[in-house]
Amino acid sequence: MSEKRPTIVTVAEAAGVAASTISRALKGDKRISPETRARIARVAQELGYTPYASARALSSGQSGLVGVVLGPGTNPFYAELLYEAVRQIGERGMRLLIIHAGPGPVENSMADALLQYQVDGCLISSVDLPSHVGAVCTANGVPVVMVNRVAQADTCAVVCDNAFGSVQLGELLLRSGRRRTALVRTSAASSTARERDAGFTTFMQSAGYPPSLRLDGRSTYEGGFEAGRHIAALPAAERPDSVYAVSDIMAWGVLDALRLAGVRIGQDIAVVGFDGLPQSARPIYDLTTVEQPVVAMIGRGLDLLQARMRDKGLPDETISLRGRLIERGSSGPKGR
Amino acid sequence: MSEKRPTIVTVAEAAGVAASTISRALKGDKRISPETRARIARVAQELGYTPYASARALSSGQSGLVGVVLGPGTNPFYAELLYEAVRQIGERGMRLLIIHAGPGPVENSMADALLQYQVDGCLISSVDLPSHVGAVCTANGVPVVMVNRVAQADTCAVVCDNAFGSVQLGELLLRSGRRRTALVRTSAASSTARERDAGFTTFMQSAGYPPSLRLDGRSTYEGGFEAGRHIAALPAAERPDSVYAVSDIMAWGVLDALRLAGVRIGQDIAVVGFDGLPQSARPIYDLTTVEQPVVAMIGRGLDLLQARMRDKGLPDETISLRGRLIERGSSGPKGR
DNA sequence: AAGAGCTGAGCAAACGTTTGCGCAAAAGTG
DNA sequence: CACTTTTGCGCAAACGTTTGCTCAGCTCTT
Repeated sequence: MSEKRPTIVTVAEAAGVAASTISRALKGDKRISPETRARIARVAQELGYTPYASARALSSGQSGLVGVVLGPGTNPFYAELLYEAVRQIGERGMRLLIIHAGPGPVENSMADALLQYQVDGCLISSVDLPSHVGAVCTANGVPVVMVNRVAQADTCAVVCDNAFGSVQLGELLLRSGRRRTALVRTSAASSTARERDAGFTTFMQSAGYPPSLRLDGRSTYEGGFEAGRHIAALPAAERPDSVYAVSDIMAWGVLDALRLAGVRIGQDIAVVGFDGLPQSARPIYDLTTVEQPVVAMIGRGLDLLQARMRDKGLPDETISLRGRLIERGSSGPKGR
Repeated sequence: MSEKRPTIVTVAEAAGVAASTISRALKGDKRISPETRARIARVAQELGYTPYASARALSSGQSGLVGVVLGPGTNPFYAELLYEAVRQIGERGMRLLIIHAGPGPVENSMADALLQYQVDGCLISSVDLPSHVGAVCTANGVPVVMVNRVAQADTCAVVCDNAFGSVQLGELLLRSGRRRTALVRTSAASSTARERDAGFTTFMQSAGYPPSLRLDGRSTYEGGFEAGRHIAALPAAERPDSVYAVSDIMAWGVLDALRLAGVRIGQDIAVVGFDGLPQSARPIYDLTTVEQPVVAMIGRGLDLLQARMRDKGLPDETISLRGRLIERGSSGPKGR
């Protein structure tokens, strides 16, 4: 059977120093001499010592945990975000505590988790009512960063420049000769969808070709599919020559519905999306889209978070990152 | 500014009892009288008291955390598993600590996380080398349950009966008159894929119609797509009349490749998969598949885990659950 | 050569909860 | 009525780290 797991005093005795010295040496305090530090590192290594996070958290008030609230939807974009967050949080020597994810609303127990585990910071990327969450966090001095969501009252945020991306897509459509554009939007109240909607509409209007059709649906594949069916069913004269779906997942639905109806993508009609999910590169979709800089978004988000862990009272900040236009076959032969 | 967060002694003083009484009352110790318990509950509620998880963990050795190791792939099945795990772990009053997820191998820092945060139990659903992980856990007395993976040396496991599901699919294919079957497998060394492969092959052989073709690829959409292209490129005489892809995600690839090549699904060729992901129900796929009982798998997995948290030294156990055959259009007109 | 500043490390008090043990008072037993 | 059992709760010692002080021995200054 395994011996008792070594604690800091086990190491201290083995190294012939005080526990406090171990603690300081292991976190790089300059007051400890290089020789002592090296010896301690060696002894700790030999003993297989690793600190108890609970003791550390209790004593220092820092848990090393980042709470993550994910959206309720099944949008694979959240999976991207999560995977990247796991990776980067690990790289920064912290761990990730899932507060909520998957279908269903954010529950109240969420607030408990934040408090109980003394989460050092919180990354939120949920659509619905993050206001309450934000309130709980700020009330307890937990820094919050919204990712892919516009800042609520007093929180930081990292967003993709949805308006800019929408303009890029609009320009691409116009350049390839499209003039009658349908906008597939979502009825969900997410800031992301609203900004894409508004950015595109404004641009197209100012260019003289306002969207000729607007369709609302749930922010899912199925929502897009419905919209696509509707478009396919229109008489040829009324049918738009291009579709902007405000998310890749909706664009997939549009594409599949159109194809099932025999509409030729890229020829009869151009389809573009927004998110840049890997699945959009599949030959079957070959979707023109704007790629959200997920790596950078998480990275800057954690930067903001860590800065505020060190120094609370830093002013709120919103970082806007531009996505990359990826032109593929769904918008027709390469423009220009 | 917010007052100091209440601790157990804050509550104790407010209720006029000892801290130990608070502790016991809040976890339902029968030695505390109903009246006292009610009063304490009320006071705690008023003060907005919630215990510090770190203090609790330090004192009791129980963190209330379940570690989850997810597979490296981008298979949406892992997302299903994760969402369900988050839900059920929350329901059982625990929290979920992500040890690893997403692409890339399980790193060594994982073991540290297990120890540092004193994870009470661990749910593993990763393909590659979970052996090391298992070893670390058992060496430190942390119960482990493998989900959707066959038990390694001394761990519990919850699996879907892959052989049975494969037989169900084989019977369906035979019933609808298919005789020349292709098996799209994966070169990955996952037990799941192996069992499905073996189960299907054995059944078809004993029925007198062994698979006429075997294709290996990565366990991804792209792997399936490659296989589908290969099949579509075969001269008509050699082409199989049905395909069993050992996962839904691979089946999607097969379907898309075949469709792009002009092959009519369900008529020229039947395609079936395994996993029962929601996406397989989309009209564009309409995939016949075997649905893994995700809810039950996580549920039974947590049962096993919690039983072993209470009583270590319980013998290892493997639970096999049967999936549900979902017949859809991809396998042709509904069989009798 | 004596005082001041540095360097490197130890002491001990937190941090908030759990839990074994102890001990009154109330209830049951003879 | 004297005794034992039960009920209900308090005491205080852990649990493993961090961190503000303290302090001895140096190295510089003057």
